[in-house]
Amino acid sequence: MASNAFKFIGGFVCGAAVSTGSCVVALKLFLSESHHEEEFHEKESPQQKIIEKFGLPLTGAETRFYTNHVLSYDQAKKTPRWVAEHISNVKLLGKADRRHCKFRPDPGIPEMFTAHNEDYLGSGWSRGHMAPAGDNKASEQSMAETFYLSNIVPQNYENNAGFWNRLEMYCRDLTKRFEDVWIVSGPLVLPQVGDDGRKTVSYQLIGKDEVAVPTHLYKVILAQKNSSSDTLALGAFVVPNRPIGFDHQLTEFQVSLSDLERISGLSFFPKADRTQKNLCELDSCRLMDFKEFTLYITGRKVAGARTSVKLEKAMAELREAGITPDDYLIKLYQEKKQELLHKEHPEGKSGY
DNA sequence: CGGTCAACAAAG
DNA sequence: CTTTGTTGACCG
Repeated sequence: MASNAFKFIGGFVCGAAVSTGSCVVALKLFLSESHHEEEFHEKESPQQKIIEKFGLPLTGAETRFYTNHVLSYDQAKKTPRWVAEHISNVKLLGKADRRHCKFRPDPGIPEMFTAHNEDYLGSGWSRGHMAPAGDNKASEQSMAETFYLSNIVPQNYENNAGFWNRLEMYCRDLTKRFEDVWIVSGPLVLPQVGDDGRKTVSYQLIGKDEVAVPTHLYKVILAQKNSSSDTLALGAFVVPNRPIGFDHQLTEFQVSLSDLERISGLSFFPKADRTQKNLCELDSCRLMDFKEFTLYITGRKVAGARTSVKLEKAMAELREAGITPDDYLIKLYQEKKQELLHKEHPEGKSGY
């Protein structure tokens, strides 16, 4: 029967209906590795075979492959457990545009286990990407897939647009100094210690689907200088799911990889040798400060301005913040100004 | 008329 | 870059 065929394939799932190519590659990899996690077991005697007569529980935690990210889903929490991605200098180039993307349930997740936009809207929590849209400028397809709710967790808005955003920017900046960067991100629900010293895990559920709100988010960054040198830099971070201001450094949230593995129950980069350098010693781990961040945001607003009114508003905001535009922004502004001038006052305007 | 959705404005 | 919320068109 078909169920036997599926049982054989077992361990993983093709993410979207598209990009079956990557799934084929994944299938070969899977079949070549007989030692898949959770597959090993004692030699089963005919007596014990009866145990699985009606099948064993399914978790839905299989590894799911998408165009440019990979994840394991938590069917109870309606969020990913982890999301893995690889970025490089060339991968970050491209014109894929968020405005063509929509948050939506992952078509690959069974209806009864998926989150919906209604769970998030008006909940007080924003939809936070784990694999960021900004890491997928190279492909409309891969960017669209990061908007599947299987890649999203309920995240404090200010954290999402602020500190976490700057952390993601730092990761992209790393590709200037490291040829390859691998990133694993995900949610955590960490225990609180009561007055009596007892630990309790407590977390909010939002919407009809009861999506779990994480207390923290983690990110593990593995960076390789170049393919000829095998020195790896690794950094692991646990960030509270609340506003984090510019008065905090990224290094305040750095943890040892083994500590993160202990609290998350996950083993990261199991095939990498365990003698990595500390990312924050080999590199800076310095996020953009307020001025740098505001300049960058203004640059994005200037580049995306549809009208000269919006363009001037973006520059006025910057002035109000007491920041003087740098050369790059001035150039960007001038070019956009000319572009909009031609668009709003076409010289070939025909009279009647 | 109520529901959905793309486009736009606003905000960190 | 990261989002939410409003509006107005469209449709059964």
